[in-house]
Amino acid sequence: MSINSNSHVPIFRQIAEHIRTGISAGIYQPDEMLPSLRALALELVVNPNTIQRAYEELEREGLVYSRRGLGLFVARQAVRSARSQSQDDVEKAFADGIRLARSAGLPDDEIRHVFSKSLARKMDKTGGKS
Amino acid sequence: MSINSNSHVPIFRQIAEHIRTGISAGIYQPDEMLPSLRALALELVVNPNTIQRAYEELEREGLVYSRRGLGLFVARQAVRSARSQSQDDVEKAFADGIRLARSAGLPDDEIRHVFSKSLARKMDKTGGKS
DNA sequence: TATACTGCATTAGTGAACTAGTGCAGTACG
DNA sequence: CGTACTGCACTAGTTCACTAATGCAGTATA
Repeated sequence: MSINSNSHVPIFRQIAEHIRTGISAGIYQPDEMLPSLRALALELVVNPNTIQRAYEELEREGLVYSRRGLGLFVARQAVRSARSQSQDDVEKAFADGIRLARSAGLPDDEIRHVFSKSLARKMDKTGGKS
Repeated sequence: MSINSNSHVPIFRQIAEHIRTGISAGIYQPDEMLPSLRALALELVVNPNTIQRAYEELEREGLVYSRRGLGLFVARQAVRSARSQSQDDVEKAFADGIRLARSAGLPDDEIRHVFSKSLARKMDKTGGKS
């Protein structure tokens, strides 16, 4: 797991997305303990608070639950929640695009076309602004 | 034209998008003079610099051109540029969504489904966070 | 109970984005 | 030339998101 400090995406969000992906992919099993705040902070060379912020986000999404003094664990409904959350995010992104397209007067056909075009080009790492 | 100061979207961007929409819709004709910085600033009760920043964005997009001492005018290729620009923005938004969906492991069929779902619900003003 | 782990709350520093204040430079016109 | 408009450049203040430093509170184990 690598953190890109130069990215415009905040660190805590990168971490959250990484773990979210991991849970979604089944790397972390339900009720399994996640790396502790300090352990992960040490590994990634960031402040424990940054890690906590990432975990907070995941907790709000119902992906993990925390036990004070024990640790953080993967929620049972994590995969379901992860999918649901991802779907919401995706939907939101699409809604944004559609809103833009509509306000520009693009007809639905054109919007569909642009979408298909985007979906077609699979390999596109648009991340990383210096 | 109204400005929402409570929105998380910066004022200059709201203005830019409004004018962009206006040009795209044909409200402003090519070579027609746009409201001066101070005039529009007075009308919207903001600083002229904020207006200028909006115009800068539009100029970068090739929508308007400026003549020092004369004013700001709609570019001839404005409509074309506006469409192109909008299409880029839309494409970017879609790409974001697709990227999210992929990293969550959603299959393409599912992605298409979510998109269609978003496109279906036409009226959705998701703006305005306090 | 002492120790060593866990999450959590409070506060502070830093940097970037946004907006505003002010003055300079170019153009048209009487 | 002087006036009144135009865009533009420079500087400063404000706000907010992000990250970090530090200390408190809960839990297991010897």
